[in-house]
Amino acid sequence: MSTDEQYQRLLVFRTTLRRFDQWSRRAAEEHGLTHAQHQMLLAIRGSVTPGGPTIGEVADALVVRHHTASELADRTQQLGWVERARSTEDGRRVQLRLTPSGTRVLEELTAVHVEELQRLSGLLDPLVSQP
Amino acid sequence: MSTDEQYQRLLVFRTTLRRFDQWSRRAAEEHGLTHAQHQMLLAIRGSVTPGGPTIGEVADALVVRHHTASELADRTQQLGWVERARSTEDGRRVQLRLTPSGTRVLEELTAVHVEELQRLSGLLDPLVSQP
DNA sequence: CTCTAATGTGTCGTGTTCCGATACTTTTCT
DNA sequence: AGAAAAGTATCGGAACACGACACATTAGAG
Repeated sequence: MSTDEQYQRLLVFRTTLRRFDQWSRRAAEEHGLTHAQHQMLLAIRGSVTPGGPTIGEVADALVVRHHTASELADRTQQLGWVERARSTEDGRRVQLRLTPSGTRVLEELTAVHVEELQRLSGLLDPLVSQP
Repeated sequence: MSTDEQYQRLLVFRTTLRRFDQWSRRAAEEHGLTHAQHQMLLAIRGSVTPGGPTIGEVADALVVRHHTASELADRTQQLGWVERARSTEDGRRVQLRLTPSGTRVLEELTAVHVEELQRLSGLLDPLVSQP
């Protein structure tokens, strides 16, 4: 493959991911959340830790520093999507849980995302499988 | 598949993409560019437009508004990676080209990215192919 | 047991990036 | 020729992530 094609492939791959991301941002905002808030809800819902993930665990999943996750939790909590609970076993830890409305809005967002991801899969498949 | 698993899958998918993105940002910064600047170089190099892509074309590839691309071009140009050239055929258009040093740094970044993307491919493949 | 180090979370100020609104230049169309 | 459209640029503002720092709690060395 020529070098030009290599660059073109890379660009298409990135642009495809960006379009998905942009679509996802819009979907979140149409439901009244920012992208980061949506991702925090998903990080909580997708965690397997009993009682909910800690701030640090969410930070890992979001690939941000812990204090960024803490700030994000502030804003998301203020909107009523999540709640904090200090761990009873380890007083340093703070566990996050979805509120009923948080659970509901994430359900709605997830429904449309599963659909869109099927479409993305079709686009990404030839890009990631080939060199 | 249980709903819990669905959420877990979604989370893993996103986190995988975020980790790649974060890795890529670091790589760019180690070469003295921001993530956005790196992506602009790639958008220019990966374009098939003779004489280089216009501001608008780059904006499309980066999935940002055109004035964002214009601002980004300012900063990237100031660092000497790209150059502007007013189109001779249409005086409204501004075409972007890589400078020699821009070409070189993108080459270096691309080399490590091709490697990393092979690794990502292995992670993404089971995620995008399965429901 | 106590005191220090390590761990987990939170606060503050800063920088980057993106956007909307707006303006300017050039081209197109009638 | 003149109005509308297209392409680019400027300016002010908002979200978010970070580093540096501070605080509380737990773990471990002695």
